[in-house]
Amino acid sequence: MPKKVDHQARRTLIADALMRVAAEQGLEAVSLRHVAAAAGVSAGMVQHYFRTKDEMMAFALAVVRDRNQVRVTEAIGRLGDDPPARLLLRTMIAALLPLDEQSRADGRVALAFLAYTAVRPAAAGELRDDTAQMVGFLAGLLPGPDRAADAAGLLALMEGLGVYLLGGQYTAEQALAALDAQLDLLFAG
Amino acid sequence: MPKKVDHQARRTLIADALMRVAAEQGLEAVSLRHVAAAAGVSAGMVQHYFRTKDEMMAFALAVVRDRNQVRVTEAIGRLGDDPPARLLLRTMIAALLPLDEQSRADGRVALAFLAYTAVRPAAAGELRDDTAQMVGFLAGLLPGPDRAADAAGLLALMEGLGVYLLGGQYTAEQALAALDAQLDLLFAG
DNA sequence: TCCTTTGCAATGCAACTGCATTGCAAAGGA
DNA sequence: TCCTTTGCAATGCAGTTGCATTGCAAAGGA
Repeated sequence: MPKKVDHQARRTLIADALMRVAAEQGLEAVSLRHVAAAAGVSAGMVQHYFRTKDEMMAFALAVVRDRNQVRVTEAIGRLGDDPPARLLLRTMIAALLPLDEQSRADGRVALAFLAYTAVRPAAAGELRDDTAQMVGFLAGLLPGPDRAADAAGLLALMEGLGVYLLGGQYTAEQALAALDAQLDLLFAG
Repeated sequence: MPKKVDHQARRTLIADALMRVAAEQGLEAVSLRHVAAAAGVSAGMVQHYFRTKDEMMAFALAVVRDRNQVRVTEAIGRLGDDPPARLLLRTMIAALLPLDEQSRADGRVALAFLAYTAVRPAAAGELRDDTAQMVGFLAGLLPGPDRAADAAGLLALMEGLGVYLLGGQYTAEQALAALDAQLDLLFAG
């Protein structure tokens, strides 16, 4: 077995380049040659690691999901043991909002993929799972009689805040104020 | 002055075709020839009415905004005079959710434009105005001490519900349940 | 040592892109 | 009647796209 190369590493290297291109110029600017140039490799190498463009896109989508997963996990980890429910909720949701430049870039890519999957339902399955899982988790932390609907609403609020943050409609302060107001409402009883 | 033709009508005809293409295959499938074919006209004619593709995109974006504006106005119009605030809010927001097939198609286009403008900040100005106007209007209808933040949150919730409806994460029933639960919270006091 | 497997670069190709250009028919005004 | 303006179709062009193909160097196992 010749020339051992870390396949996974190469693929993530390329996917990172893809995300840089997509964050700056949108998914429609993502082409084999463009991504290759951004990654500083040859177009042939991209083809070597992804047989088709769709395969590359799917991999990049998985990376986006992964990053969000990591963000949430780390944010929770930074809290001590047994944090109060409200703080835990705020931390998780804030971790998913595009508040700094890095998460804004990721958010732009995620938004592009949302539009992308809205037209290719085949690729949307995993996003659906993520959402359902989050709703379930949030519901477990909420008080009140209407946990399921409240949790679905809270997650939708997060998504909307993210969209408006990316679009420049809301500032970070506005978004966080809206989040806190929402938590005030949910924990009022 | 020869051959009188309704310019505006031709342009909306073409923009409608563009939206059909974008709703089915995404904005990246929108090309002069593709749109022309969908409109049943020649590519030359599209060029005649839109000097550049960007001009055509801008026009289509304006059509999307317009349709939403009309939806809200009509929904409000269907209510009698002086409807209670909560009903008015629910009606307005529900009118903006992609609940039937037509508004789903429009929603897919709108979502594509959100991603599009997130990368081309120049084209996002009007969207920003729309949002600000909506927040102001919603705030005027809400009770409670935190109207601005509550209104921003409510609008974000609407946007997020829209995104999840398009992505198949939420059913229409779930989305409406979340909306009603939110209104329950806001009008609890 | 040979030889197979792998990693990668280069090239080619047909299809497509946005846009400029050209040509022409029809509709009026002069 | 002529002639200018307009609406539109057709063609051409340079650039880009995804992908297939080809060639070759390096790395090990036999």
